[in-house]
Amino acid sequence: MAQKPSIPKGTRDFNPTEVAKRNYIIHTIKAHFERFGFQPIETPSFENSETLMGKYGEEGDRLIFKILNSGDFLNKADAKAYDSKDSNKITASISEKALRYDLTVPFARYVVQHQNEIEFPFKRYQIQPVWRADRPQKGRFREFFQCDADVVGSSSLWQEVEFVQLYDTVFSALKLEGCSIKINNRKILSGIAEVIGAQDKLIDFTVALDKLDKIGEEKVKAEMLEKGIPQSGIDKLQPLFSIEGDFGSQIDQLKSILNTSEEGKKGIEELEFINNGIATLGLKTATLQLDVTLARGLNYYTGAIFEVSAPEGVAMGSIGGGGRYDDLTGIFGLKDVSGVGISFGLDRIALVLEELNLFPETITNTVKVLFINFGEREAMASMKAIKQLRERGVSAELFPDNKKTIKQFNYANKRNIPFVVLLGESELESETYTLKNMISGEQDQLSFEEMLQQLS
RNA sequence: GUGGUUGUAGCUCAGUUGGUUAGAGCGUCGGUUUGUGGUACCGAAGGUCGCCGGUUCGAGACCGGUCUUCCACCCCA
Repeated sequence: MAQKPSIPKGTRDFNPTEVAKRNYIIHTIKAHFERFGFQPIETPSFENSETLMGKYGEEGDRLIFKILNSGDFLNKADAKAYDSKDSNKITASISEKALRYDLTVPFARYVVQHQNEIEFPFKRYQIQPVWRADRPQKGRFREFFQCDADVVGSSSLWQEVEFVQLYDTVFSALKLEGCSIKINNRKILSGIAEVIGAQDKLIDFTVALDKLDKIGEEKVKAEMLEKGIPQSGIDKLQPLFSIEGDFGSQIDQLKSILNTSEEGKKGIEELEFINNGIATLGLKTATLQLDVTLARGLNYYTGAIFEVSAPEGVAMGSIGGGGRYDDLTGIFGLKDVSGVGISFGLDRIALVLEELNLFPETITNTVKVLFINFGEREAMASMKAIKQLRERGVSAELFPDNKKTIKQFNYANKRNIPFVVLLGESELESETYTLKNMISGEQDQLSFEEMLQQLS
């Protein structure tokens, strides 16, 4: 064999079993999305670069896969940027399209573009692959699926309550019990930044705070100091590092920190509303936890921020995330349309279910019955029976070649085909079918109707 | 993008301080006279040792580059 073919870094092939498992997750998510009233849309795998660039911050721009222009693109490239070998500057002149980086920004574009056809509030779901030029790790790929549900056109906090319910419902349906849905609020983060005099350093402040459980209090403080947050401000944060207790008592502690910030108080109100809703409605298997260090998607989230982590003991990054964005469509020219949404990370959920052995046994689709091939005359008779079985809803197939029986039986075994039919000379004479159960090893000589009954 | 790590048969892995024709298990294929498998016995095939270059009389092993894997940053699902 010559050079073995390969696929790009961070991409994967899926075999039939893997596809079956992924479909199981997708079908579960889809069923519940629809039960919650969301409708599907799909958008192109690539967008105009200007739709995506600048929407995810500097880091995001770096991770967007750019598509090279067709034709003689170098001839049309920015000569100055080309001569100076400035990769960043030349990109815009040689690439006008890019692979989508998530489903939220294309959705915002969709809403603005189709605003006159849409009935608001618009609840849409979207299950499609996205691409990121990231360095792969476990559970991190360059091509992966997101399953998003968003609502635009309503600023009601009932939506947030509903999304927490949706997370809980889907993970419970997948038997993935004990997930924690972490929640925070951008307004609280802004409020804290305001109180410590670091309004203009919100991102730096939250990025540092987000690392608290990873690198510890001292290193977080050091990073904040390094980013220019005054020591006096960091001192005011002290109660935050020791915040603990249940949702309610954490809220109380936040209230004392944020009592001078209007925005912070607003954030607390929102959290309380959501928590009260969930406390009354209840959750099946997940838990809702307040996590003031949670800082995600700050480039557009304005209210609630969600992140879901797998049950304790499973080493996997977040398996879902989301939040409220008051002005996402604003960047495409449509003001005052609030949106909120969540995402399920299909690939990571699949890894977690695999690790915890939570996929149902009966998930793989295989043909129900294989007819052994004994020669031309027998094959023709088999095909007639197979045709009738298929019409009656039974998946059936003929082994295409007249090979030794032992080979044909082996084939049935390897494909986990549960039944085999022997239709040979003697069966043809008596107009019967020998049906063998490959699991129990039992076999009977049956009429067509009897066989059909066994297989239905 | 930064630093580290990994790569030997389809799969899981051996392979001594550089030294003859690179091994095992499992799997695959063939046979044990084409009507009974998963679980018997016999046999066979399959490897440019990720790729390119270098050091050496000699490289799977040492050095450089590159690709890939996984990990830590960064960021994220």
